[in-house]
Amino acid sequence: MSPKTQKKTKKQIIQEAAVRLFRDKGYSATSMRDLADAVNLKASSLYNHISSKEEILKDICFENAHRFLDGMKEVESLPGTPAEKVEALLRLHIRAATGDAASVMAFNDEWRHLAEPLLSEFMALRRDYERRFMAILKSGMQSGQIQDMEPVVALHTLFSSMRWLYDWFQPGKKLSSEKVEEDMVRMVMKGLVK
Amino acid sequence: MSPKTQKKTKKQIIQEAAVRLFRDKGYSATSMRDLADAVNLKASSLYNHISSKEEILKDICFENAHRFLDGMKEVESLPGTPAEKVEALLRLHIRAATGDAASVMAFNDEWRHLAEPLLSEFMALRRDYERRFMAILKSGMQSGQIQDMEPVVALHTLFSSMRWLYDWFQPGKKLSSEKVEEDMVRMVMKGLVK
DNA sequence: CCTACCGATCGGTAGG
DNA sequence: CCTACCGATCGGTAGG
Repeated sequence: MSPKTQKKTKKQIIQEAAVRLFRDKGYSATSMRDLADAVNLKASSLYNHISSKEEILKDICFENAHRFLDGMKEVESLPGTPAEKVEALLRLHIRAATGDAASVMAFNDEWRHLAEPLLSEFMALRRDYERRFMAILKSGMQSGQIQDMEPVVALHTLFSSMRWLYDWFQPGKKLSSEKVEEDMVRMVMKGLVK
Repeated sequence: MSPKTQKKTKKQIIQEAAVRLFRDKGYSATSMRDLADAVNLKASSLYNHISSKEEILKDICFENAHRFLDGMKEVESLPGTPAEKVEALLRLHIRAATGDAASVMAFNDEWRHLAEPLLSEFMALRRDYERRFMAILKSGMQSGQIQDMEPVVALHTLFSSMRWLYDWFQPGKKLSSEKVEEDMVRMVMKGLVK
């Protein structure tokens, strides 16, 4: 182990290359040969580090699911109005999308390629997260702080609104992630028109 | 030709089945055998109606690109403030996504599988549309009607916010498309909080 | 519209 | 970590 930086395992290197390929070409269109080329191995050698193509996708999907669920737990335990909680979660989503774009994109767009029983397990985590997010929205509507509308419409519109970040945003290039975060939070919370 | 309904050509039937499969499994994961099964043909027989898998994707992508460009042209020619034009375009996007979900999804998510030179041609149309949409946003910012922010952030957040509709919305099931449209327009234009 | 088939490529294994 | 290879499946063609 290097004193300065944690040494990456070959498995981590493979996962990071996979995540980039999944973003660029999609999970199905990425072959194990593509992945092997990206890490200078032969396809068969990948299997010394990972057990299958699906395992890589599974790891991406579940790591991100737990990242968001951990964030939710923290927000729930904090004091604050529903609108403040929604803003905190919004910032969590934005930071994940700008800071770890490829991974969050694979998590968002490629989970449907999971096979059972992983697919059901993943969808259960997702539903749990959505249910808890919606509970916050509903309580904000009841207290009159959040606009009265279909909670499910608010939830999905909010989630969706960040989905351009990971196939567009290039950190440090022209726009800072701080400026993007501030503009997006303002637009989602206060709207496009004055 | 039937007197009541325009008879669908086999090509149209194939395209509609393809669009549904691309939505459910993605373009890459959809095989010509899958598509053949969906229309009760053998894979080889598809080629009497279409020339390649990519041709189907090309038709979806370019039909939708022109649909949105036609809408843009109409909105540009209409009188109205920038905010009113943005709202009209927003409604165009929402109606396309709820009314023709599978096609709009393929258009939005699968175009990257086009090969050159189609890919560049498609991206040029997309860039033209985005440029014209951004011009409306900018003029609204200059007149003070639209919140001052990075136009590119506003543009992409707005586009993105509708992307859940086509993998979620089921017309007539619980939520009407009219209610969804009203809630979404209000949320995007006026924000989540009161 | 089908049967029969093409070469290429897929994810993955055997064996060293 | 490689070479060699597996059966399955891919998009697509030939020929009728």
